[in-house]
Amino acid sequence: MGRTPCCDKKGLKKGPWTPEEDELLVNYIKKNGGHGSWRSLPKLAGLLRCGKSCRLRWTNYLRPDIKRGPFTVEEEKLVIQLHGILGNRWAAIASQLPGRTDNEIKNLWNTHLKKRLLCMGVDPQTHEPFTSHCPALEAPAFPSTRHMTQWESARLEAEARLSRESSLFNPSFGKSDADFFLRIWNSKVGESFRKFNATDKNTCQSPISQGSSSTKCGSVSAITMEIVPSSAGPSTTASNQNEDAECKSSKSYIEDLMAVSDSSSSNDLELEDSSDTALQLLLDFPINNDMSFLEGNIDKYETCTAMLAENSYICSL
DNA sequence: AAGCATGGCAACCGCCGACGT
DNA sequence: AACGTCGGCGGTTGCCATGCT
Repeated sequence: MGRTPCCDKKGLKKGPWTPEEDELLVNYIKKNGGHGSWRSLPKLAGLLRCGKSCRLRWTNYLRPDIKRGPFTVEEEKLVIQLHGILGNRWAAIASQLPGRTDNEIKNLWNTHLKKRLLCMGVDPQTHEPFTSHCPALEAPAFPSTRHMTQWESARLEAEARLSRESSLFNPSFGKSDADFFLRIWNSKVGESFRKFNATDKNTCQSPISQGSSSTKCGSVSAITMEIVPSSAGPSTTASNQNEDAECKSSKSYIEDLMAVSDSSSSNDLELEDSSDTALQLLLDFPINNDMSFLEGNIDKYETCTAMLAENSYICSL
């Protein structure tokens, strides 16, 4: 029963690839117009490797469309945003960054972005602010975390909203919210969203808001966090004064979301309407919030690390 | 200059879903 | 239906380069 055994691992080479091996693999794939069966490839190409090793080498290193060089700020932002939605689904995240491999993104996350979020007082796994697990990163030292809690509430609401919308948008689509998000992300709707996010977020002129009956721009702007650098110290007077207004904004944001939900569920939705709604959801989606706070705090990383060391705080991850 | 610590990254390992027999 | 492989994926490891003492 079943197929014949994959490959006899005895005598197969492991470890780093030599230039000669790379050449053999590349030449074989070029010559045959593709890799074909990975299982039979090593033998046909004259390699003493298992098919799995060949596949990994090709997809992570030798593929001609691999983008070399450091990640741009935009790419890093995108990785953080997508990780917030998709979690550790590196392949799914990589599919949104042309030329980048899942391994590369995974390494980027584990070596850079995770630390950066930790420094920001954000749990890199849940993207939620830390609570009592890490005293050094609690609200007093990081006033921004209070804002982020409010922000997170709105985000969760929007995720729930997305989930509900998914069944209206495409009833046959029964996968996760994350998958639904990717579908929108890759659609023209998502394209519009990204363009708006990149160019028009400051002017509040979303392509759809201009034509729709009710704009969510106001609430989006209102809820946008003001990230205070950690060096600003414990909660400032200004942030206290703004707290009420921010809470109200959060409330109105959620009310807006619910209003959209009610209207959409009570009407007969045509595809175009759903697309508009989907775009609006993307515009409302809290990842739309400017991630520049990360840039602004990159420089704070070393300071933060020093502070943590100085206070002998140990964060349990 | 030597030894040690740290960070970055390529590669391996093990698991899982899809699919062939 | 059961078994086994393939291909893909995420987690982890180990090597190497660099910086620090």
